[in-house]
Amino acid sequence: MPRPFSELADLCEKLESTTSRKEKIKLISDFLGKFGSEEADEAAAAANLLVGLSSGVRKLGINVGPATLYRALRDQQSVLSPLTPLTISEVWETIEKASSLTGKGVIDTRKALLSNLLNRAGEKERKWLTRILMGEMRHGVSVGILVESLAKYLNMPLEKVKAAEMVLGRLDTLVKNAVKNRLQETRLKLFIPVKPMLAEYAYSPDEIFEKLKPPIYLEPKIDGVRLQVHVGDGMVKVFTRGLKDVTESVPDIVKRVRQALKADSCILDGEGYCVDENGRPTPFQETMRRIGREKNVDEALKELSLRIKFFDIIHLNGEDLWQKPLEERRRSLEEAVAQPLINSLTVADNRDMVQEALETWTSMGYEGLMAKSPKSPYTPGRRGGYWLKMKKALSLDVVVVAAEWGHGRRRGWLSNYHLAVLDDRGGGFTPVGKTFKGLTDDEFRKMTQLLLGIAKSHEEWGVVVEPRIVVEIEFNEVQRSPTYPSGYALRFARIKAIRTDKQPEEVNTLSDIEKIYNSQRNPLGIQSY
DNA sequence: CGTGTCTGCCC
DNA sequence: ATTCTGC
DNA sequence: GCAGAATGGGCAGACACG
Repeated sequence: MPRPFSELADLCEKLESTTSRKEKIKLISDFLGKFGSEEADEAAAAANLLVGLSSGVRKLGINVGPATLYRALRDQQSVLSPLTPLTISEVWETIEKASSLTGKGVIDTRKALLSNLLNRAGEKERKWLTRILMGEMRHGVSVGILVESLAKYLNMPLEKVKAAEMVLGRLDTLVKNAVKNRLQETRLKLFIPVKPMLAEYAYSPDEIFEKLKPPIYLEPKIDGVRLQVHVGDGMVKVFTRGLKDVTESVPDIVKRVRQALKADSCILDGEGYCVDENGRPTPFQETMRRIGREKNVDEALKELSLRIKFFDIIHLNGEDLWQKPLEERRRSLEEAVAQPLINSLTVADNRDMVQEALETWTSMGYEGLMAKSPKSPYTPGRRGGYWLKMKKALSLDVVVVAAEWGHGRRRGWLSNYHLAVLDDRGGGFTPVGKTFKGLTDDEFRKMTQLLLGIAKSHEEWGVVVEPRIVVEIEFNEVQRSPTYPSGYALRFARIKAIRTDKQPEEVNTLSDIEKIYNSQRNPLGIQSY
């Protein structure tokens, strides 16, 4: 018997109203207990809906974004009492259906499908349906809590369930298997991608040595796209960090992997990037033009060639390696592929070596470095603190020329700032990006007052202000911009300081930006094969 | 057929 | 992606 | 230490619209 969607909505209400982690886990495990083993599919659907669509359950998008959803909501009739109650399966299947449609008129059809769901939902159901579609659940349940709930429900050690989740990568499959009571499978499967291991931030060599014990592995960090390559049965497949299969977009990588391969089967982890005609790595934007391309790949291939450097291996010739220490995996990596496709590695036992490596590598055009513990396992989808990333950062003084009203917890504050530099050619100030990062809540409040005091005009979205407030910005790269008239935009801009001591005339200029852009073309270059 | 909007997915 | 906040 | 919230630039592709 299909379960009513209202049961899920009730669960969400309860989850939202408690902040206790334990309580949430109990609520979810009790909820799972209602499903018989023949209802495993519906339990899996419930899990997908429960953690929300943007939380990484469903890597394929649903092709419904805010615009479509707002239109569907606008079409709402007044609240009618639903004739036939929505079921969990039905909601999930409708979402699947709406997402899989293609062709002329789909946008209207999708909207109609959603309107229908929303119309038949009671008030509570509608609230949660909307949140599901918006991808904003705000009930404090993510994969971690669901995994703990499953452990409680199954009465199994948490570690076992965690291992299963890491390897399966998909929450719905995990729940389905759990409800069918067969959760012993923790072996990797070729051509089923697992979530890549993630890194935490480090801001100094000191911090690296606080968190990791020497010897520490250091690797140069390429500014490209994370790629997981599966090899077996003469087949090669390539997946992105979000587990999207991009094999068809990257025939050049497939070819190079085949050439360098020394093993029958393996799963490799690395970074893909483009090189120009001279073999020099291109800016990240160029790499994206290849990774994102599905049409006319052959044409793009002539212009931009993709390369890959591997830094890890989690499966080799039938054996899973992810629980083995990194030092061992590095040896396996050398057994699996030829040297030119392996990212370089140095071992550091003091802080100076870290600083030196950072400087050398960034001057060569790398994004920064990765510091890793040689003893650490590969923890799919986890940060875990075994890997640290350290990037070079640049900084500039810019002036705030406009600000947008915030939403949610930032309602009532001007929290997103338009940043401009002096246009030393055209005159005045020209925007090079926006930021909402770096200020504390208190500073947002103060900034809001300051900006309202110098407002030139009030718009629906915020205010345009006199260019008076100077902020110091940290960022990682100057990008070419097709949207800003200046032609440039700052990547990952965040506010480091409010410079009350500086005048707007003292901020950096467009020429400064251009200089940085030109200097980013790496002088020494990365060795690419 | 060209342009604009929306979405997903990279970072 | 990056940052801050709250549990 | 984890989860969540708020929101950045930019690319390709699919449709809508004129």
